[in-house]
Formats: sequence, C-alpha cells, structure tokens
Amino acid sequence: MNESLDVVWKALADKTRREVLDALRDGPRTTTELVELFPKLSRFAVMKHIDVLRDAGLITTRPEGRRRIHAINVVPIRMIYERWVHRFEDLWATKLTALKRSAESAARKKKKP
Amino acid sequence: MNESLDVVWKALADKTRREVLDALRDGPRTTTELVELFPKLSRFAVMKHIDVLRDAGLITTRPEGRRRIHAINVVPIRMIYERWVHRFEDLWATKLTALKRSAESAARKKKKP
DNA sequence: CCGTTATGTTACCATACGGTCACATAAGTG
DNA sequence: CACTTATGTGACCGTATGGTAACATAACGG
Repeated sequence: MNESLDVVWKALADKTRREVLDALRDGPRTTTELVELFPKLSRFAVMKHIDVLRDAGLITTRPEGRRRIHAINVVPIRMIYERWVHRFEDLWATKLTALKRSAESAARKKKKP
Repeated sequence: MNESLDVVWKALADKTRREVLDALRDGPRTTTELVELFPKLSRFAVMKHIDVLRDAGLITTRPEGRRRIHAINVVPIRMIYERWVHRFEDLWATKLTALKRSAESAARKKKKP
C-alpha cells in the first residue's frame, strides 16, 4: 500500500478513466451503463479501463446476477492527496513562496565555488 | 494556462518526475544537480523528464550562464487539486460512515469463528 | 586559445498502453 | 429449451513512452 500509489497515478493519468470515476461519484454503475457513457469507445476499451481502475483499487466491483456493479473507492485518491499534493500546498497562493525562492536563488548564485 | 490538465496528469504519472518535483520543493536546481539525484538514470533520461515537466508547466527553466536553473511551478498541481481531487473530498466522509456502517453490520453478523 | 564543464539534439530501441476484433461464458426471459 | 442480454478472455496492432548512445553546442577557467 505504500508505494503502490504509482499504480494509482498511472490509472489517473488517463482522461477516460478519470471520467469513469467522475461518473461513479453519483453512485455505482453497471458495466453496460459505464460503456454507454462513452459512445466513441468500444465496450472492450471501457472494460479495460475498468480493469485498470480496479487493479489500482479505485473502484470495487460486485456481481449482481449477470450484471457487475462498479463503485468508486476514494481511499487511493485521498492517499494521493495526503501523501503528495498536500505537501505542495504551502507553496501555492502566497507570494512568500516567490520571495523565498528568489532569495534562495540569489544565495545559490553567490555560493559558486 | 487554462489548457487541458491531461498533460499535467501524464507528467505526474511518472514516479521519477514526481521525485524531481519533490526535489524542487526546497528550491531551484540546475540540470546537473537534478541529474545527480538519479544515479541509476542517464543524463538524457533525466533531461527528458525535465522536458516533460516543463511542457506541462510544472517547472520553469531559466538560463544562467552555461547552466539552466529549474524551478517548480505549483499552479498546475493546485489546478489538479481544485478541479478534480477536491470534488471527491465529500466522499471521504461518507466513505468513513459507510465503513462504519459495514463494520457494525459485520460485527453483528460475526457469529462465525 | 584550449580543455573542461554544462547542456542540448538527433536517432534509435524495447516495452507499455490504448484500442479493436473474434470468440466465449453465463444469467435472465420467452 | 432456445433467445437475448450482460459480461469476460485471448490474441493482435499501432502508437506513445521511457530509456540509451552518438554527436553537437556553448560558456567558463586556465
């Protein structure tokens, strides 16, 4: 679970897969329902994306009769945020950042052996 | 700046590139300094990663003499958070309650050793 | 100048990835 | 049972990606 976050990043790198997760925000969907959301893609392409998302732990699949119901699991997204995105928050939205960086840059310039 | 974030996602999908951004959190670095952070990779590989990060707007490069100094730009990361990750935050809470509920339900059913 | 340092360009290769198709299974429905 | 619906598997293919190597430029230091 530690550095297996790379699989999550890879899964999120694809626009279609992020759209699948967007769709699942409102609630679980069957495979066919998800396929119908992407008229430009074949059923197999969407199913492959579902596989990738499931392997990354981003969705859970539960069979119900002959249908398969996919639900989102936000835990990996939360991990991405807490373990990575969050650490950059202090760098954004403040001009202090730019000041700090330019100061460090100036120091670096002077400290050339 | 308001371009599709897809190129940013693609850039962040690589572990090495995320490590480059991690290194740049503390301040700007030259190309050679960044290369030395990855002894297992060739200079060209690291330079390619730098190119990808710059194309995604995640770093800015400024020439200084014969050196090139790369600095992080957190704006795309912030956009990723605000335009995508943030929208799943309300599911974190509901996920917790769902877990709690299922845990209670499991505890109730748990007569089996 | 010359050699060294710092960096870039071009070409090239192996693998991963996104996608399609042919075929297959399996559960409702008449 | 036969028929339709819902879904899955395997092989296959073009392109993108990550990586290396050969060659090239350009600035500093003596």
